[in-house]
Amino acid sequence: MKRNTEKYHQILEAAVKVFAEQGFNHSTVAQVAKKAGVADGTIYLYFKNKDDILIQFYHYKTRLVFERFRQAVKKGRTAEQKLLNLVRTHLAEFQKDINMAIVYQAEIHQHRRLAQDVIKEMSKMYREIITEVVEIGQQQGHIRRNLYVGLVMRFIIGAVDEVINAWIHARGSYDLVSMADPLVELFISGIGVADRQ
Amino acid sequence: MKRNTEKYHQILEAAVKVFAEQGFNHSTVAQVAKKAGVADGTIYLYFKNKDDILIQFYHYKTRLVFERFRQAVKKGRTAEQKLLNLVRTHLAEFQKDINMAIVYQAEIHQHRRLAQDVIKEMSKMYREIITEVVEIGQQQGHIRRNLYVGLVMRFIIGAVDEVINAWIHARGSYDLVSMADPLVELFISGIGVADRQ
Amino acid sequence: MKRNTEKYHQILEAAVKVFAEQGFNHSTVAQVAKKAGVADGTIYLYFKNKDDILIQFYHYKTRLVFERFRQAVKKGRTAEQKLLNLVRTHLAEFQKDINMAIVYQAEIHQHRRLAQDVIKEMSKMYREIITEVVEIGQQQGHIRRNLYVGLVMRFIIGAVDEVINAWIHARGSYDLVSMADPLVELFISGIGVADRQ
Amino acid sequence: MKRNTEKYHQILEAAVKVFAEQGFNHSTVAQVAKKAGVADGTIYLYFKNKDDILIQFYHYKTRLVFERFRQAVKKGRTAEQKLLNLVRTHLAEFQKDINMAIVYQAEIHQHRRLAQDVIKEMSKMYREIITEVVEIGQQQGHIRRNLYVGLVMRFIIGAVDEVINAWIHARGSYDLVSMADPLVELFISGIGVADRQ
DNA sequence: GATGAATGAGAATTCATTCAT
DNA sequence: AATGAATGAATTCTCATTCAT
Repeated sequence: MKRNTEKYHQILEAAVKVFAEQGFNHSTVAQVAKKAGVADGTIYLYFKNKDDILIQFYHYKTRLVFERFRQAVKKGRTAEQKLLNLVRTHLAEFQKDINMAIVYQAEIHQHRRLAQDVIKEMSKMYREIITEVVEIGQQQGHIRRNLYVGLVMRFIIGAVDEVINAWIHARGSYDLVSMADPLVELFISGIGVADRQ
Repeated sequence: MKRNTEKYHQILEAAVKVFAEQGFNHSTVAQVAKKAGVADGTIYLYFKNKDDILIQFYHYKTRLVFERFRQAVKKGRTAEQKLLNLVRTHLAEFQKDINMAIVYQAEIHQHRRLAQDVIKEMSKMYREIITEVVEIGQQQGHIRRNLYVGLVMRFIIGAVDEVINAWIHARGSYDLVSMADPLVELFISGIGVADRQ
Repeated sequence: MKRNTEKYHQILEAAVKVFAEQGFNHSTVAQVAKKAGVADGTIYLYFKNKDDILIQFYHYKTRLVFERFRQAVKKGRTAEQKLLNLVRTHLAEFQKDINMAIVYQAEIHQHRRLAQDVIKEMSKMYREIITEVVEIGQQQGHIRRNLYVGLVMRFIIGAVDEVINAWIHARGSYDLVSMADPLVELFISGIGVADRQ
Repeated sequence: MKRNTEKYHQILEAAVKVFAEQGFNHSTVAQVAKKAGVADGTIYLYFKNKDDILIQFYHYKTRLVFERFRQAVKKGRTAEQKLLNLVRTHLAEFQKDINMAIVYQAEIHQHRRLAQDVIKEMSKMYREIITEVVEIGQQQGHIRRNLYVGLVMRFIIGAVDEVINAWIHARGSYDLVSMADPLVELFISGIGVADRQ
């Protein structure tokens, strides 16, 4: 079960393409093998089973992406800048590779065990970042104090996910990253008028 | 292909339970039949095939739920009340039957064609409602004018969906509807301080 | 198991159409019932099972047709006229109803037990007729004496059947009966020159 | 979909036996697999589906047999000798393997598409050969000039087929090839007396 | 390590037949 | 007699996984 070899990544990339095209359930190991240019049996030298391909992909991608998220947040100074960097990076990472986006958003969610993991990990990381952003914002006087961070996190993840989903269903026909700024603006100001109270 | 008979609903209900427990892909028609107390073949008197069960469920539930959404919105006077009624009803409908919630949120999305439909229909209905709410709110002076309704819609749907997902993954262990008010408060005011600019 | 009622014949006719269109094996009892305008279950009041429909059709048709063959033969005076009448009638009967022809020629033959019967009955009747024709012809001095009637019978049945098959496969696009005279001419004179020896 | 491997022929042979015994429709893929000594799934490595087994068999056998027919005809000098060689070879080939004969004569004909093909190919080949035989015979002065080759072909194919069918239904209990000479004699001289005109 | 032929468990679906109404 | 909903046995076909080479 060698990982991080060339063939391992070759299979992973092929798998993402195949899964994105046909959906995980309708993809066969043979199709992945063919796309990767290896024999069917070879898959099993690198992955425990078909599910494991999705799981590996998820962990690999998550690690990669989350690290970038953290760095993006670090670069922001104010809470708003941090949040903006986070959302921009999130959208940019998914815009980079629509197949990856499809598999991440759609295919992984059908996978019971994996979906749990995704939500947990995504939540965990987002919670960390959002917690930090909110705290800093509160210290800097830009973020309200009476917030339930758990809900804020859902609120942000949910909106970002949905924006990505809409973009996927539009087959990536517009610039996803350009949604970041207006979206963050909504997160911060809401849809109400500022002096509404 | 008789619909709206007693047996039709009997099978539909059994299917939702089975799909919620095991996931659509890991459920067999035989299991649904058994749970419904009918013979395997009987399923095919009411549904074209296994997929059709999910499709029928989706259309049936969507029609039902959307009508309730519309009525809830109608009852609100101000934009905020309308929005609140929408979100409360949405969460309440899903809280009522966690199996339905699971199938609706998770299983349907793995179905390529159906997922498209869900997103389209959900978007269409939400767009109608949100457009109305936003317009009324703008007339009443409670909602900002510089908003892109398409994005607002994603923002709201996304957040609500994610809140439901989180509740599902917590196995319905808390009161979902109680999330409605703080969520709407976030939609309207955002996380920023009101006089931030 | 009432036979010779109106509904019995109604079902038989519907069955022949359905079997001719789709083949016996790919036809369903439900299709026959629908075409006959009766309920599925009704079929079983008149026929033991699906096979029995084919069997009944065969016996019914055979009785009918063979009687006509015999009469046609009776009307001929010389052996040649008798043979001509037989072949003309045979081709005419099948030309009358191509669906019947299809079922008789193609569908019945796939039915092991029935095929046996068909061949036996057809042989028996043809043998009777051909024997008669040959004997009369020999008495009249028009038919050779050194003939093996069994083979002559095969020779004639085979050729007639094949001519019908060709016509069926051409979708009845030409006049089948016009084949009778040249065919009988071949039976009598063969393809060789008369004084060849 | 490897063809011409050992296993391919192994399955084909098993299939012919099973189909001959039980008929194509009443045979199951599992039975064929068992008889061939392979797993059910293995069938599908060599054949697209159950139908394809029959189709492959037909094409394989037809190619083989037709080649032999052509060679047999080539060896004859006079038209009569050519015809005799053709019929002898035809009967001999089918006598060699009664299972093959059964499947070829009976099972293939129930298969709509295949039946069409069989008749077309058989006709085409027979037409070629018979056309040649008739032309040569006419040049040599042994075959009449006023013949419609299409009908002569049907006449011969039909008779030969029927002779084979009768033999099959008699379970191969007599020598089929011995029918060739009297049959050809009938083709050439007919049943009439030579000086009848 | 790599292959890919072979496996066989598993599932969807069909449809002849029954039988309560 | 007629109906047609319900049955469930039967069968095809798929495909993840294994293992001899």
